[in-house]
Amino acid sequence: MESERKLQILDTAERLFSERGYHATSMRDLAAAVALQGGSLYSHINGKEELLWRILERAADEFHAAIVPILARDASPADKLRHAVHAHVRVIAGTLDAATVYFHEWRFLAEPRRSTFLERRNHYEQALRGLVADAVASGEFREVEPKWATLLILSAANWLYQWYDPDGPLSADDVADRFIEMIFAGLQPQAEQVALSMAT
Amino acid sequence: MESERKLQILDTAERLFSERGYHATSMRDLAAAVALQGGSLYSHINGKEELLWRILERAADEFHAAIVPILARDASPADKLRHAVHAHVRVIAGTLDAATVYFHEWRFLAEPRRSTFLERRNHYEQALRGLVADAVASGEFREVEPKWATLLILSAANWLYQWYDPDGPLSADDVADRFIEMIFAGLQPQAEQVALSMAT
DNA sequence: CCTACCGATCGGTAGG
DNA sequence: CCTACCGATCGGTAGG
Repeated sequence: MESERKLQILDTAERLFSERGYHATSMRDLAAAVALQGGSLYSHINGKEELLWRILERAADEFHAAIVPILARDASPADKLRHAVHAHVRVIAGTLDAATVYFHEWRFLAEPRRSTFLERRNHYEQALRGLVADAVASGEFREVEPKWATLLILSAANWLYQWYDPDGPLSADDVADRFIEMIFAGLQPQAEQVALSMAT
Repeated sequence: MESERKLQILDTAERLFSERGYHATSMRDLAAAVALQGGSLYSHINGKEELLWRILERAADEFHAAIVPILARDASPADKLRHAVHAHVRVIAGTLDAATVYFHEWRFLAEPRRSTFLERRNHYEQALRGLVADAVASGEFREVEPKWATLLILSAANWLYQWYDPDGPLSADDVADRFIEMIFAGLQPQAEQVALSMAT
């Protein structure tokens, strides 16, 4: 059971950690932002690092939940990958504060949480790499190294948190479309590139 | 005139800011790492934020110095871009601590330094975008939007600081080769893709 | 949920 | 470059 107050504190901490960074945000900054006295926070939470941990868990849950149904679909590997990358970008753009903390502030977790976080993130990336490897095996992609192709895709997608403006002209899907079009074009088998070019 | 001691302090701060973050590094951590007492730092430097500023200036200088001679070369836009991206990746991989601070910690600059930093970084990115636009204009690239193609390239390259291991099997140039090959393949005009495919 | 407090530590300075 | 110190602030707790 998560009380409303607890969620408000978590959401506010997420925003402050994203804007100012974990260490640059004091518990009194946070308390003031939810109209409490400093000490009163501790009747709702156990400590600062627990806040960070819960924010990171929540973000990891979002990424995971976004791609699981796609992995289970009955579709070609490249199609699944396309949808998974779309979903990944949508999570980043849709939860910018959480994504910023996710990519920026996890370093400040103490062990063993830090290791747990990294294992989970690694597991997620392996799922995407599996799709890339399958797309190569099925002939949808040319013979690229799945490791580097996956890293290219994730690098481009993850950098979003540094520049994406939800109030800008492009939706998250628009951005994802552009990136995926350019990256996937570079991964097509040569024959398919010709076929695509002739078809349009 | 930069004294040896000053440089040692700057280098050490760069490493600590990279490893722990700006706010999580105390001036006494830094002093201990250069075998001084806390207060003694201030006979060499003026304050903590000035350290951050000088580290960021140094990093910006490296990026700038790496591409200026390439921009001035007599070569095609796509060739210049290829070399510029290589140089960019080499700077990141060769100065990982500085790059981490450059991409991570600049947010903690106070104004007006923060704005100065962002203007300078923007100016650098415009230079690369110019090369992409020229490559489209010359027909070396297909009709992509220079803004998004440049962002794709920089996103992939900049993410390096998150994962690159200098002790790993791949040199910075190896990594750059792989990324550039995949990205550039997606930017070729269709006719050229066929030609490339036939030539090999 | 507040008041009042804890010891520790922060960046920085004075004086030598 | 050190010692000794400054006021401010840190995360967290006790008692109500």
